[in-house]
Amino acid sequence: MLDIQFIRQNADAVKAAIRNKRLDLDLGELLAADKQRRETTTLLEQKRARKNELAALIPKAIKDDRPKLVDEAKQIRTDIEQLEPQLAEVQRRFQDLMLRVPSVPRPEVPIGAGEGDNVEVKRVGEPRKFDFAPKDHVELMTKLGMVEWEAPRKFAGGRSYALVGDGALLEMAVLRLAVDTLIERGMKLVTPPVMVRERAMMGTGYFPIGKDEAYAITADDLFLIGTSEVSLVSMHCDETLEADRLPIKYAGSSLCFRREAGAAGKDTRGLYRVHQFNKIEQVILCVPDEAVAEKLHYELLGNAEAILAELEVPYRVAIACTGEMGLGQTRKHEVESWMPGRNAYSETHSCSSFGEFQARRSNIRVRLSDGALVYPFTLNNTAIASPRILIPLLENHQQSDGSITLPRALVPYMNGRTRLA
RNA sequence: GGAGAGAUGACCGAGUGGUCGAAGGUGCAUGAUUGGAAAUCAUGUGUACCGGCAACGGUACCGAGGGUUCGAAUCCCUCUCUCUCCGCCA
Repeated sequence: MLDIQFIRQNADAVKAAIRNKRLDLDLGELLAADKQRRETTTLLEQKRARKNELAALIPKAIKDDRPKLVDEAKQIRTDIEQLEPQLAEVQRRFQDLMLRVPSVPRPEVPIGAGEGDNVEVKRVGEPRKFDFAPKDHVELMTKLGMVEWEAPRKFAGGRSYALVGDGALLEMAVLRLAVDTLIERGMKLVTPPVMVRERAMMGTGYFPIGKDEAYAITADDLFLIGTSEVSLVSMHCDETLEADRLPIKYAGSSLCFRREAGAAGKDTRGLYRVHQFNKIEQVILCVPDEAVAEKLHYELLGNAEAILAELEVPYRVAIACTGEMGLGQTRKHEVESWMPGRNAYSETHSCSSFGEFQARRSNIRVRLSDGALVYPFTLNNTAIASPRILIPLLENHQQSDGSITLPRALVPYMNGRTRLA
């Protein structure tokens, strides 16, 4: 959420953000609602002021004057009772629109519609040249007995899978490697709730737009998170943090759930796009200082890159264009790992800055040392998302016989084994 | 799932219809005192929104939402959360 004052004063920039992020929102409607909201508020508050005045007068008034005053107070109350629903209605409309206003992308973000308009900023490692026909992860894993497809799809539906044997072990190893890397880099490990209230989804910007992307537990009005960022940011909702506590750096470990509502029929083969996955997520809350946030953004990116380096996976980093950004993001870098089976770099990490967007929505504030009360900035980045990460891991390290050579960093986590066969 | 207790400002805690945005204490800030500190004394110390260049003014907020009343922290209803006990359970 943005500051309404900022929106009023920078309407053109916000309109551009709406257009560039390819959102459907009429800012004029919001500004009109804002105007109406303020006018009604002023009117209502004048009535209330008179009401309070009368309420103070009545007990002091002499008997003869009372009926007159009480009559006026009754009339005022009728007026108030008429205005209140009006205000509530315009307030609701205003709030609903406010929740749909995107944050403004930073100047360096390229304007564009889709993936093709993302701009590569760096490339690390060389895609391996195979002297045999490389297999994709589906073939490799199936052959090595690392995954079950059929039974899960029978009893759990499309996009279901079960990692088994070395597949499951490898997932745990990779997750644990990521966790240890982040702990070493000063982040606090958290395993947060995966079922959350609507307010957490609203607070982090995943609702109301995107509500159809989340699984709902209707009996208890809860939702399954699509990323632990939702829980980790919400961990501080309604809090006022002391500035010296910042930055807060979390490594969240959780299952994540996504309906993939808009992606029906897309990437149905294999483990690329699934409804349920494990993710180690990095989240930072910091003081609202662009320079500080800038540094932390690249720190998060660096952490992800360090993990990919340990996994010995070639990757590239691209800055996402406006059309690929989420509602609240002010900047997003995508890390794309080389996947021989797709013969392409594909997204495995997403590093985002939000400015105060999430903090405002989640009602998280910071008390600065000079006493000022402000909204902190939030940032996040994937550390590892599995099973997706298994795709480049297995495909890049495969041998001609279909076995897998494990990167060194993974060996201790795999009980000393150096290859899967 | 059953039974009970509770939710007040940074914290503790008083307050059962008007003088309560809220006693008192603690904390914190500033000043006085002091060689300096402690102690003491004095003053101040919530947030949001609306209006205003500002000073300032107004409104709302005592878990949340609704109701009664000229007037609600206080009375009524609903909900949420926390704690205790019982049951069930990884």
